[in-house]
Amino acid sequence: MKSRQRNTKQRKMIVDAVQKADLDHPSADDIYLYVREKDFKISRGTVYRNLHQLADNGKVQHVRIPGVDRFDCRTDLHYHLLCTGCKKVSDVPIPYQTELDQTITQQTDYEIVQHLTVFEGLCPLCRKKS
Amino acid sequence: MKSRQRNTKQRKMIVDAVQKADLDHPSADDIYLYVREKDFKISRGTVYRNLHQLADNGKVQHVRIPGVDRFDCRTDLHYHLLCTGCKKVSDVPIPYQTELDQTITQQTDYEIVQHLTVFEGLCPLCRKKS
DNA sequence: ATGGGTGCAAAGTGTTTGCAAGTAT
DNA sequence: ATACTTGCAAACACTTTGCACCCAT
Repeated sequence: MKSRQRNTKQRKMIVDAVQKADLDHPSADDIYLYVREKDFKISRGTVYRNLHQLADNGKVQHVRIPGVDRFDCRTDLHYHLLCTGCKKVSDVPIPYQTELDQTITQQTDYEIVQHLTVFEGLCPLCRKKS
Repeated sequence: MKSRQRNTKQRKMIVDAVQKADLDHPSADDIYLYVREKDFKISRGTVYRNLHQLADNGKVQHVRIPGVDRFDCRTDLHYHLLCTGCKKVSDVPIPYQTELDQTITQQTDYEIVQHLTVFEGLCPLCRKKS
């Protein structure tokens, strides 16, 4: 009954795109547009389906950011920084606080799995413009 | 040139709805459905427009949660808890860490305005079911 | 060969918006 | 009277999905 995932060229291109340094925290559509330069036949459906499958398998991280969701080749939990001007997303240089999840699990009747934190502000470029 | 906002009955009903205890962290659509019981002519556009205006004026808080956005009558910054099963949103009983914003402002070249944190896990009811 | 994967297009969600008519001030 | 608001419907942005064909194994 074992079903295996296949190695399609589309999937490979999508993984590559997420890992591309210049596509920093790309959205699904960023990835679609990027991959489409190599394969003009690829469809958005394929990109979305693969991104979710890759996220389920821990190959990429699905980063939920207000506005549009992003995808990250870093798969460890970490915090993000969103520029409210240009919508650029960056990583935050402080470690994930695992103990917070324990604290909240103890203080509530929930079983916390994780938390997500997004810092919002203006990046240097956008600050200069405003 | 001063333009004032008017007190329409629609706006009043929408504020009331956000403050209703039984509508806990309602989405725009929850509010629309609730208000529509009193005024079957009200439109979704009116609800969205008013919610944004009220949020801009600090009368309600716009809470961005993965999935659908919610609205909160508590206007102070605080963290939220999302049940990944039933999607219920609750407040988290730990204070907002203002100092984190300062820390990140110092450690990055951004000017941080705020951060949002959402804890995810299963509520007692959903845990029982699974 | 066979079952996972693809492209396509349609449909689904949640939200925004242009406009003419309505209404609070 | 003025200009903010409304209801309506169309438009939007993003994402999901049904289906017939395709292709990695």
